[in-house]
Amino acid sequence: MDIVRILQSSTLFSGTGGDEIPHLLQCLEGRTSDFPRDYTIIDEGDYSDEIGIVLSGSVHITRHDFWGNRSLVANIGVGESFAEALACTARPSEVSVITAEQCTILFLNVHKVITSCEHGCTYHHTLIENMVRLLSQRNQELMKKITHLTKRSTREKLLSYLSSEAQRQQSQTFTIPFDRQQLADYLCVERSAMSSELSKMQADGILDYQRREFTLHHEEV
Amino acid sequence: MDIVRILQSSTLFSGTGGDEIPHLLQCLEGRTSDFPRDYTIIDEGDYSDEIGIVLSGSVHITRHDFWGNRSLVANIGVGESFAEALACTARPSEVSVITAEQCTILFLNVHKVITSCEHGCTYHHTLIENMVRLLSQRNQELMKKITHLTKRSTREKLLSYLSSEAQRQQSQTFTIPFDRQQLADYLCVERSAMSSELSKMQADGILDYQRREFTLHHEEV
DNA sequence: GCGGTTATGTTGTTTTTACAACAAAAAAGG
DNA sequence: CCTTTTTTGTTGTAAAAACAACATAACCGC
Repeated sequence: MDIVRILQSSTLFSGTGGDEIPHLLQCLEGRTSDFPRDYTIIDEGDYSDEIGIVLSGSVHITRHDFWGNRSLVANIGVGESFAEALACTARPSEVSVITAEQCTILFLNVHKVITSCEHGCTYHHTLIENMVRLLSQRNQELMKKITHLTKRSTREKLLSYLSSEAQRQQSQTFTIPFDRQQLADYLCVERSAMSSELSKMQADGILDYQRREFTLHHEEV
Repeated sequence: MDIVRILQSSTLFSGTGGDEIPHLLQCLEGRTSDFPRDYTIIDEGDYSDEIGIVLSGSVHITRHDFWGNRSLVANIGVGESFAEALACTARPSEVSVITAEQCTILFLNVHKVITSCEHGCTYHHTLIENMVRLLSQRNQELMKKITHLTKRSTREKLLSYLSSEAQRQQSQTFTIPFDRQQLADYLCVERSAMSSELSKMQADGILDYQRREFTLHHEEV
């Protein structure tokens, strides 16, 4: 695992020199941990002042309500980060962070990112600007998620999500990071109704799929 | 209108001295504009590198899809800001910003906020930290909005929204910033179904309401 | 106050979704 | 390879939401 390469492709460290990264990690009190599958890294109500960056594996951001209704807010893959907003606000977490598979996570002290450091790291100001961009991007992603949720029917939600995923992966054929139950939790619909809607959509020639691999045809609305 | 007092209570300027604000405004290329009701300040697809702060009135953040389905993402009141993420990402806007009533808006150049300035403004670093906090807060608000949307039934969505509003306004009795159609657009449900659900909830003794004024009773789930 | 306009509430019908139960297919683990 | 477990798909029924149409109430300009 090439940590430096992963970090250079991350939003937070973009524009920093590869040489500088080990020094920055030290300055930001970086530490890595390994977690097994289905491990709760952050629970609802927890406090944290560390941001997490996924070095291997992937994690899910989830919520649970009184009646055990689970909802999946987001999927975070390699090179992506989580808990930025949590670490910056000193408020209890609204969500849980749970590993979707075996993971290696890098934790960084957010306060060290935000405040200028006394060691005069060259790239410190770059980090702060990146932090602003990172939060802005996360913001727009949440907005996009809201776009899917505001769709009134299961079919529209599926099309909204799948077409945004096709766009993100720059291909009509793409793989989603969710199984059916997780996809239903993500779109806030009922799994079996969604399954049946998917097969109708396939019958209508809108798309093809096989497990996690989907192909959108051009007729989509 | 006491601009300095409004700004001091805003997240972006918190911790800055009142004396310094006029100087900062100049440094950030601040400009104010007045808008009539129902005026589109930012349209979907627009670019902007200015953040807006509401000095009087209020604005709505909205989206429209192909079939004219309107959805209301948020309401922004006096002292609150909008377009932070838009201004920070150089990407086209996912949403529109439309005045809900007659408004005065202060616009600030985001790049001047983020990059250190050559005039050596004392509070410049405070501003950058505030910007990070502001984006984090906006983030958590979007998360809260998602919480409402993930509720499966109209009744649950109403309770989720109304109880969060009661908490925010620190009172069992409170006024919402939406009329019925806007509330339906905000919660992504159908207006008349929502109206009828509200009257059922009133019959069940869960709440009382009269137009925009609601009272939640303690039995709420 | 009066007519026009908009906002809100009500009701019945159609459509969609949630739920439950189960069948089939795939994956996991010896 | 075979068994067990998990995932996915299917179907019928009950519940809920969307829709449409209308009644009533509040608001606005004159």
